[in-house]
Formats: sequence, C-alpha cells, structure tokens
Amino acid sequence: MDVTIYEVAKRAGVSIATVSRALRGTGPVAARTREKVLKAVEELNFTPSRLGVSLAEGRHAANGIVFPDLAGPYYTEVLLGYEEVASELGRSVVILSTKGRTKVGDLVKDLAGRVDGMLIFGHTVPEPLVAELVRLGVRLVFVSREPLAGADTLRSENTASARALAGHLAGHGYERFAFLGAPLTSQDDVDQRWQGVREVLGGAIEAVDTRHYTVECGYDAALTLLRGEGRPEAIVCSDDEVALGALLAAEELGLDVPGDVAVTGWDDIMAARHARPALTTVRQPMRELGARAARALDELITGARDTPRHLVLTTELMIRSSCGGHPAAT
Amino acid sequence: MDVTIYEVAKRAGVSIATVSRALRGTGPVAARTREKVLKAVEELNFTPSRLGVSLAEGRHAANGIVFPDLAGPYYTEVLLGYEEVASELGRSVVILSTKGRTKVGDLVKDLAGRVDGMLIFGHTVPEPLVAELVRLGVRLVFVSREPLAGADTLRSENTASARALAGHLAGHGYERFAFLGAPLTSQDDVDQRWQGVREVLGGAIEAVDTRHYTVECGYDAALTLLRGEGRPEAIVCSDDEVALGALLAAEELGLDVPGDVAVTGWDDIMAARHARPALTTVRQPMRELGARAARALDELITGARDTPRHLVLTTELMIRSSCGGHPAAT
DNA sequence: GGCTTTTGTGTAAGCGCTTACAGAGAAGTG
DNA sequence: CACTTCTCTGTAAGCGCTTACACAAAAGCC
Repeated sequence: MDVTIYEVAKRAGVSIATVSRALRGTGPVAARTREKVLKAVEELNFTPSRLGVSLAEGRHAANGIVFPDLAGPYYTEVLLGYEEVASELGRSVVILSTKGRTKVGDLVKDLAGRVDGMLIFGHTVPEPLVAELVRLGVRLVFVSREPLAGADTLRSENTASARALAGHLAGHGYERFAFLGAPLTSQDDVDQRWQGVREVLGGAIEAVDTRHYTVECGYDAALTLLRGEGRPEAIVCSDDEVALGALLAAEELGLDVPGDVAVTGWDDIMAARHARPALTTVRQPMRELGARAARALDELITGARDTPRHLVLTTELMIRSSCGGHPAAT
Repeated sequence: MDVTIYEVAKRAGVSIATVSRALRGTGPVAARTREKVLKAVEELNFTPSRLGVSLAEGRHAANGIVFPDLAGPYYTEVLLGYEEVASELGRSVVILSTKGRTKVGDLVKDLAGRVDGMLIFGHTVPEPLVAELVRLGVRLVFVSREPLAGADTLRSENTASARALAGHLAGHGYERFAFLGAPLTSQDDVDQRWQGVREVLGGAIEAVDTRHYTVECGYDAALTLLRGEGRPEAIVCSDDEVALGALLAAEELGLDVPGDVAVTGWDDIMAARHARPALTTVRQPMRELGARAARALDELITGARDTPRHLVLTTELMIRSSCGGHPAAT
C-alpha cells in the first residue's frame, strides 16, 4: 500500500504521466513502453491510491445510502439491489444508519463529502437538511417518499395495491375490519395503503396506532385491539412486521387465524412466508427499488439526465392462508 | 460543495493554516481570530473536503466490510453492530458484496484503498488474496472463520453449544438423527457444529449435504431425506434457513413437527421465531460480533494493539417447540 | 532592563494522482 | 527535399487539505 506512482515511473524509466496513461489507457503509449510500465507495476505490486485518483479526478466513484435501520428485511433487500448495480457501475457503497444517532446533519454531510451522490430512505434525513443538500447540488435519489422538487423519488405502488388487497378481503365476506399501524406522515407509504384500503372498505375499517412499525408494537396494539369490544374479523396491517406481532397476539389469546380473525401484512419478508399461517401480503420489489435507485443516481452523476424523475414500481398481491380459506388452492 | 479552505482564509483575512487550526483545534488560535474564521465558515457554508483531509492525514476514517450476501439475516445483524460502533469511532463503512461478482480480487483491493481496515466474513475472500493483504499490512478482522496468523478472528462458540443442543434433543428420547447441511470446509462454523453434535449423538447421527445453506436447498435435501428409508426422528440443521426449508418439506409431506420429526436450527433469525412450530435454535450474538469486530479493528488501526487476537463469543440455546414437548413450558 | 518562555501566525512542502500543453521524432504527402 | 500531420513523452500545475518550522510579539522571570 506504500508504493507510489513515482516509484513505478522510476523503475520503468518513464515519467509518472506515462505510467498513468499506460494504466488508464487515456493516451497513446508505445507498446514497448507499456510493457516496461506493466512489468514495474507487477514487480512493485502497485495499486493506484484511491484518494489520489479521486482528488485528481474530482470524483469519488462511490455512492452513499442513508437508512433508519436495517433490522427490517425491507431495507436490506433495497441495499442489496443498490450495491449490486453500483458495483457494476464501478462504484463503492458507503452506508450510514441514522438510528439512535445524534448530529445526523454532520453525519450526512460527512457522507456527502465521500460520495458522488446518495440514496435516502423516506424521511430519514430532516427536511431542512434535504433542502440544503439539494441547494448544494448533491445528487439525491429518495426511496419511499412522496415526490420532492429537485431530486428523484422512487417508490412502490401503494394505493391500488391496497385496494386490491381490501377487495380480496371483502371477497371473504368479512364485515368488520381494523387497520393496524396508523400513518405517521401524510402521503407516506403507509398513508397511501390506508387510503387505498379505505376506498374499498369505507366505514367498515378503522385505523389503530402502533407508534412504530415493529413486531413488538404490532403485538401490543393487536393485543389491546383483540381484547376490546367489537373485535374485527380481519386486521389489515401496515407492514409484515406489525402483522407478525398481530399473529403473536392472536396466538396468545387463543384466537385462530384466519378462523377467528384474519390478518394481512405488506412487504413479503422471509418471516411472513414462514409464519403459520403464512401471511397474505403485498410483495414489494425491494431489490429492484435499490437497483433502479442506483441507475437513476448514475444518470444524475454522469449528467446523462438533469431533470428530476418520479417513478412508481408495481407490487404483487401474495394470497396465502392468513386471510381465509381458498377452496382448492395452495 | 465547491468552497475551499482558501476562500474561507481570504474572507477571514488569515492563512489557510489558521483556518485549519481553528476548525480542528490542533494549535493555539486567538479567540478573536477564531471568531472571524467561524463566521467565514458559516457565511460560506464550508465543509472540509473529505478527500483533502484524508490525503493530507494519510488515513480514510473509514472501515470496509466484505460479505458474500446479505440475504440471510445473519449478515445484516453483524453489519448493523459493526456500523454502529464504526460511527461512534468517527468512521464511515464501505460495503462490498462478493455474490455473483467476477474479479473479486480487484474489488477487494479497490476497497482496501478506500478504508483503514476491513472486516471479512469467513472465506469470502480467496486465501491467496488474504495472504497478500496481510503481507501488505492491511488491517484485517475476520468473522466466522478459524484463526489465521497475522489477522484477528472473531466467531461465536460452536462445538460446546452444539453439544448442549444435541444433549437436549437426546433428552427428548429420540434415537435416530440426521444433520442437514454438511460442512463445506474443515473447522468452519458448520463443521464445528457437526463435531459437537456428533460427540453427543455418535453413530446415531448422519450428515446430509445441502450444497448451500439456503431455505431452498434445505427444503430439497429434507424432502429427499424424509421420503427415504429410515426416516430420522430429529433433524439438526446447520442453520435456521436450512431448518426453515426442512419445516416446509415436513409440512408438504404431511409430517407433524415435532410429533413425527423434530427440527432444530442455528442463529435465531426472525423467521425462526415466527415459524410454527417456533424453531428451537442456538442464538448467535450477531450484533455483538459486528460491534466487537469494529472495536478490534480500531485497536489495530490506531496502533493500540499490534498482535493478532482470536475471540470466541458465547451463544444461547433457545428452546422452543420444534424439538418436542416441554411440560408446563412455553 | 535583559533574557527566556509562551502564544500566535504565515510560508512552504507535501500527501498521490491526473492531464493540458509543449516539444521532439517519426511517418506521410506532394 | 520541404512541409504537414501523427505518435509519443515529459514538465508543470493543480485537485484540497495538514502541519513542521521559522519568526514576531507578548508575557513572565530574575
């Protein structure tokens, strides 16, 4: 790691400019000269310093990603899709989690100084800081948030998918519903799901707050809900983790799912597929979200595109057994 | 992002050395002078270039991490623990996945040029390249592999935990066992688990290959195993994903778990807890693995320690319902 | 008051690499 | 042969920041 381009040049008997040209193919180099350079590189086991290259080029060849936490499988899948495409494009990925961190502003700015652009999940970064980053010309792509002027946004479809899910549930003949996991922000993913479900079920469904979208919070809220008056026949959950909590609550209360109460989730994470009963849920194309985000960011970084774009990816309704019986199916 | 230290110095009417000293606190600066500098910094919204600082300091303030994939929740948890401590120590985390990648050597070397040290999972990086990195003085910490000269290793305990698991299973009175997920490498994690289980169950257990440690491969191998002659009464699986596959196979064949066949896993991932029956498994302190790795790497990077160290973290036997009935217990 | 020590600041040299531009030599053309 | 064009190479200037060292002024001490 201590060999510099100067030592290679000396050993090969050429200038550092020639070494650079030979290695990068950025200019004409005689075959004989190239051989001498490559031989010296091999003998000295030289690898160009990333720092030197980046400073001289004025670019990092790296992408950033800011997320609230990775404990939910949702974020992991997006990250994997993102990293895969970033690597294909010759870029490293620098990660930053904001969970439990103070001075998020400083952390995000430090990240911005290390990368050519970044992906931000939803509202992980405070809005004033987002506005500042946009003003500074930082290339940004957002996943899972409403459109924002000056930056790209990418999300999965929510409203129509929620309507399809609610329609399917109604087809089971249920008449009393609850939506577990009230929206935190207007127009965020969960709010759109709530809107879509409500369009179909109307006054037959009521939203219940869970405080966070975790298994634990879903369990607590479901326990309270299922112990109360007017128990719903079906619970539509904001996401799979909350739904897993609801399954635990039903189990503890000795309620059969879906016989006594049906439960649905959102995301189609691994645990949802392996729970019993297997969760009926909506699958988000999470890897594709990450992959598309990396490509969008590439367009912004290379200048292939300079106008913000807002994309919506399609979802898939995964009917399993938690919503009710399906004659002659699965 | 375009303001340089020169512009700040000009605006504050001091030299760039004074700006640097004022911002970093590396030398005496008069209070009056410091105020002028801070005012200029604020007016110009200056943030020091990470590249400039790193090149001048000769360090990146970043940690690398190389993993085969993040699809398994195991890797995610380790990454989270790692990132959290790295951030506390003022370091960013640069990730690299090797799954499906060609030219892993080039990718790893590029990563090495961006960070002050890195964490590598098991045998993700080919041994010759590992030897070369060690020789080049790259600070390395390995997780989940046997001790290696010249680098730190960190793993969870396997053999004694496997003995405890096997002892518990034997206590259920089973007499025929299978180990699903044969070891790939001598002394790797799975091999140690296999050794521990075999010490207790001896000739009553036989290893079955799964090719990979995934749900799908576990399912295929379990299907074959359970359809064959001499069906085992209990299946000890290499890890939770393989165990989830075994649960799917049993379900498909109409076998009751644990009535007809008991199943155990390893890791205690979310899906293992939410499966039904809930998996008996061994919990690895995955976040702590990551956190300890980051701290170990910090010691190597700062020079607080220069001799390699090999640590083993304790695990916890999680008895749930997939191994058999437990009177008056959950 | 003279000498020593401390505080504060600026200059210059790098850290490792890229590349514009100038110049030399070789090749091509009329 | 003279002129033009092409190939190849080296020099010098930066990219943005840190800091050793020299020097000046102020403070402290006898």
